[in-house]
Amino acid sequence: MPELPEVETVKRGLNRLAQGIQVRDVQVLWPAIIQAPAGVDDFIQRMPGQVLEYVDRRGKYLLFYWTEDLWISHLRMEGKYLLPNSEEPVDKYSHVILHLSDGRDLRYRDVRKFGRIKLYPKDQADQAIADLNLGPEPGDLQLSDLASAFAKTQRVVKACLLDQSIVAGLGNIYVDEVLFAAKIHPERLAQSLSHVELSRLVQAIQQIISQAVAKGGTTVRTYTNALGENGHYQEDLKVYGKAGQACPRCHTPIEKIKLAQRGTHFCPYCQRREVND
DNA sequence: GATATCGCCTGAAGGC
DNA sequence: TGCCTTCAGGCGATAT
Repeated sequence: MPELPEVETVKRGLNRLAQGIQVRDVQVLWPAIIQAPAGVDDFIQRMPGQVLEYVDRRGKYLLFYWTEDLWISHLRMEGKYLLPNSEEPVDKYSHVILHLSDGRDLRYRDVRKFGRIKLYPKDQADQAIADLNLGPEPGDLQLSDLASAFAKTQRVVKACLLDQSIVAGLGNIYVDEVLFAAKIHPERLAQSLSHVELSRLVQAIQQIISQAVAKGGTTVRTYTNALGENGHYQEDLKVYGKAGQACPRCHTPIEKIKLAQRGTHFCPYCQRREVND
């Protein structure tokens, strides 16, 4: 499932493969992918003729800067962008198709139809991005950001790290990995973390996200980047998807519980319920 | 206002 | 083999 490192990899692939593409016409095969403020008809009318200037990223969102408009695109679970030749058959999972002037298509493909694309006129871009209400990127995260957010909530630390308004870009896989690296139990109340634990947490977030970006993200289930290539960070996962296997630090079996409505993996020995400085 | 839960979706996997 | 149920999960909407 695309989290920050996977979305960053998609962004880089699109900038390499799709910068300068011009839209000829548009097909929307599953209207729910296109979300307000633009309706589907408006979307189909506005896109022809537009040229893709570049693609940026904020948290898990892709930002497509077209000549006139901005797309804010979220891949959710399994969304991906592909650039096949227009003659290639369209499979049943391709829901938004831009026919391009160079004979290719830009296709949004999403088995589960969870992803969303929003279109805004460029003069509304800054406000639209601000309205996403995202916290700092991991690379910009300060200990004080977490300390102040955690101090005013009764939630457990796992739920807080999944909250995109506290830190942008983490999803279920990386939150489990980060908490393992920082030796923090996912059910700890966020406000109970010590200064030392917060410091380890910030360090773990930054280190793991930057390593995962360097490896092109994590491929579990069906994620591939815009080139259809796999990421390689799954080889470095320590706890996610490892229930019952030995902890790489202490060999205690990794446990799996349900927390914040997510499958949650942790080592019950390394990640204690009490403060661990 | 803060927090928890539901619904969206479909394919894979497991049980019978 | 075939049918049914459960699971995976990000986020907006809705409920508490």
